[in-house]
Amino acid sequence: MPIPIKVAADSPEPMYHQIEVQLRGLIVSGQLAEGTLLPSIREMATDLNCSVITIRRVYQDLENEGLLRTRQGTGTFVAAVSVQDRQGYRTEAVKEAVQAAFETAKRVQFTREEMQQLLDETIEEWYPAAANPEKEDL
Amino acid sequence: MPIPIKVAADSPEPMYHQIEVQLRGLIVSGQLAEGTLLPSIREMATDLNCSVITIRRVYQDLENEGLLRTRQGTGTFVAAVSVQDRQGYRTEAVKEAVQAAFETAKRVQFTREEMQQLLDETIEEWYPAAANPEKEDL
Amino acid sequence: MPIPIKVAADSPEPMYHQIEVQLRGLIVSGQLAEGTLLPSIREMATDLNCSVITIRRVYQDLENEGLLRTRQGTGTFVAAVSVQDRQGYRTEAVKEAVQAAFETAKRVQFTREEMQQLLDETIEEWYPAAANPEKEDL
Amino acid sequence: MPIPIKVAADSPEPMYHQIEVQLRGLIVSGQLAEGTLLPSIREMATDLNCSVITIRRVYQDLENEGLLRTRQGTGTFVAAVSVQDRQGYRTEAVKEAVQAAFETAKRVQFTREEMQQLLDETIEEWYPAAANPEKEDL
DNA sequence: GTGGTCTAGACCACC
DNA sequence: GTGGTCTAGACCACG
Repeated sequence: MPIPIKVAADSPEPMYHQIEVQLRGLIVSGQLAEGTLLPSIREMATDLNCSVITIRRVYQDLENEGLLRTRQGTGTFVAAVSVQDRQGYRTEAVKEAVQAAFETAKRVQFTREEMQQLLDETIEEWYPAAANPEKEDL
Repeated sequence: MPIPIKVAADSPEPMYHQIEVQLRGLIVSGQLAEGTLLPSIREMATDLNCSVITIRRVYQDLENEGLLRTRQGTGTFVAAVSVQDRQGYRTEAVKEAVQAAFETAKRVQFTREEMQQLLDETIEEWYPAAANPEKEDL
Repeated sequence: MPIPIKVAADSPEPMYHQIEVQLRGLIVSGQLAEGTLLPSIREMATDLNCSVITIRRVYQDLENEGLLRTRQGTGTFVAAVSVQDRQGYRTEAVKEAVQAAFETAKRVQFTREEMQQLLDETIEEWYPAAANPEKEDL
Repeated sequence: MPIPIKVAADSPEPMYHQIEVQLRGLIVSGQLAEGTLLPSIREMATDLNCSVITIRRVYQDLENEGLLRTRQGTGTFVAAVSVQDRQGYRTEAVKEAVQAAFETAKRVQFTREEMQQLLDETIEEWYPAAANPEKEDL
């Protein structure tokens, strides 16, 4: 599995955006190392079952962000990103999503207890059971 | 301040959606009680500085969801919603946002510890530590 | 003449780039004031005799630069740009071109005198005769 | 240092073009005298860390312009160029670049004064003030 | 082979 | 009406 990216063609979220988010994640988390040659736009388009235009847009957007570097006739590479920037990207994305969740919670007047419980449950679900699954709320 | 809703005209999020989310929150959290008469479409449009078409769409969408009821010539009211539905709405929205946050975290390979710490910080920020956790519902 | 932009279809320079450069110039020089509504992408495409895709790209690139602001269903506007940024854009573009000219001159070993004379001639050509066209070289 | 040419692999400008411009400059300015034997394609490619195809193209383009001559099995030489042509090449390139700079200046509505000052500064920077302007030709 | 540009046309979302 | 996305396919430039 060359590039582990999945797109939901029926999602309201634009394909190009789904791909960008995932590719960005692979890069800033270091799963795609600096200098890695990405699949050609045509290859990627075939893999993900979409138009080359869509992939081109993805690559170009990420190049504009400084995460990719592309050379005509050669291919598209993962750019050199400072460790600092890399960390920035990583945490920024997660923080944003977490803030959004709390906004929603406040909007429907979730109490601290309700939110705490929901988060505890969810973290257990996504990062299953440490050896000693101690509750550390309050 | 009749209806506490704010729209950001320069946000990429469509106006109608910003308004819907907030209005839905006011209803399912009980801040707008059943039977409450909402401002007329024109009034609302003026208040929020947007087109009547936009408000019309909001009212209609929420009516389709069963949260509003329109009486010809009289106005638009908050519909009767079962306590059960109310709770469903509330938690569903928050759960969705929380799931999204965890997806993002996984994508950039946040560890359980990183996520736990971020959540702890954020809950402290949004629900400032009360020495003895009091319910602030309703 | 709504928007004074010209494209040379036979130039090796991509159309989208020709348009971007000119539109950017109109904005940063203040000829298109902040808040101005630009022609719709379809209108512009017809005017300039190119595809809507090409115009869309132009508008989007300039939006990414912060020079335009677009709202779906409404149109594309000249964004608020700080006077500072505006000046930055203006001089940067010219400086770049001037530097390029001097690089070329150095490359073919133009002497200072040759260059000085060429510049004097050219400035006279582009900014014709002040009342007392005094030579101020040396 | 056999041939003083530098290529920026990460520049948007195609390698072949970077090389052509510099090589052309070396020839028309007389830094590479008529009859000089250029490095072989393979050697040049190794030196500049690029493909032989790229160098092949460069040599061929310049041969088409009449600046180089290739002798089967012998190598590539700097061709005989009339003094007149030489001068033509030299000034043409610089004039073009200068025109481009003025176009940019006009586009952002630089005043004559702004342009004059920028040029004065830049010439001072590239041709640092000699008390008595000496020719540094050849 | 690679990426870069452009077309014509379609469908959707928004106002 | 507006902009936003996507397609299928073409042609060019680069290595």
